[in-house]
Amino acid sequence: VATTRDRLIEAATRLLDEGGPAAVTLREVGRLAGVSHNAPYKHFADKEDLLAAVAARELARPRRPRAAADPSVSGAQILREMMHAYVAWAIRHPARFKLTFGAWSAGSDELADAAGSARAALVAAVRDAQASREVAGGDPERVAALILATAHGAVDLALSGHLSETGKGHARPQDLVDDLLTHLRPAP
Amino acid sequence: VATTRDRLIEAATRLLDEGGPAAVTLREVGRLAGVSHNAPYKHFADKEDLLAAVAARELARPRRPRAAADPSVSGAQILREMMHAYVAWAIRHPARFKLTFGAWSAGSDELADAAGSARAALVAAVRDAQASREVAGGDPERVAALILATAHGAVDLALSGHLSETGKGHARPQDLVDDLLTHLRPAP
DNA sequence: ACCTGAACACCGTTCAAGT
DNA sequence: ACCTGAACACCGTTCAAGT
Repeated sequence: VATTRDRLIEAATRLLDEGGPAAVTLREVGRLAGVSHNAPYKHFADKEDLLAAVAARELARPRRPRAAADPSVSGAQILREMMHAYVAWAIRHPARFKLTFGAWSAGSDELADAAGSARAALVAAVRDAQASREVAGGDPERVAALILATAHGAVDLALSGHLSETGKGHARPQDLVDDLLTHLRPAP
Repeated sequence: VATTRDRLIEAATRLLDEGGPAAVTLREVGRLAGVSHNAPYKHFADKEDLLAAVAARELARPRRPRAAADPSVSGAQILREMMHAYVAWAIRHPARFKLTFGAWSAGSDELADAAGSARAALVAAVRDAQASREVAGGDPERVAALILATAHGAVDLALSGHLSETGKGHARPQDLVDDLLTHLRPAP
């Protein structure tokens, strides 16, 4: 049984996917959830608070790399799968991606917590890949930030059409992530 | 003598800087430019077209690395200065940065041209740095895309607070750019 | 060619009132 | 505690009209 609050978040997410942030009107959110156009104010402070809940739910969504439990898969491969999953999610749901990494005037705790645990999982994967000498040394948090920045930037440039779509410079975001991981291999 | 069109763009840029995209209302733009609230429609198709003009002017703004004309400065240093200038611009004008790389439903030619020449300058710098063996080989357009993606992503994560602000993982976007350039150095 | 004032539809938000 | 309907202020856009 979905609570009204959940239905409001689902409706907002659907409108966001279909028409971007501008299409998320409280009137339409209410209509999709089967309530009046200002019932949302009983569950969220305002529209921004509703969108923050949508973003938090996206960040908290478990992104489990399929190979994580398989001991025959190397740390670097798990790291690579994590970043490819991140890229695939962003390309598949560009509006959610833009929303999640938009500017939040009031940083909700829910959102900060979700972001923190996602970052911790990435740092752990980097540490594993360094332990098996597949990724060069250095502060794992710093290396994780570099990898995340590259994946994030590649997706954002691709979504806004600032990555060359054709010619020999053509590269998908996944390709750029792989390029970086190659350059991160330690010197033999 | 500034034309009305220029004054409208300037007013929109100022409002964008002060209060984000939501603060750019055609009524306030007109008031700042000294015209009525719908005079902009004689110069731009609609609000999105006005914002596209703002974005195009930002992209076309010359970003001249100070050292570009100095023959004693290496190609890699020019490349590094270009990316640091990009990061500094984005941090200084976050709203313009977000707007410029937002989703453009109708890709204006003006915007596409400006983006193209900016990319060409970056590729040329990469080529120079490769020629002096300061950056590893490979398709220069692809390497340029990797560098741009990292700088762009680092800035976007920093602006949205998704880069750890404290602790040993702390890194400014400029630091991540430098980290990448270090990893890009060719094996001796 | 460029601009103005009135008007329309739409949206976020508030408020008084209902169960 | 949760919801509704009316109302308000604001905004993008259009239109008829002015110079």
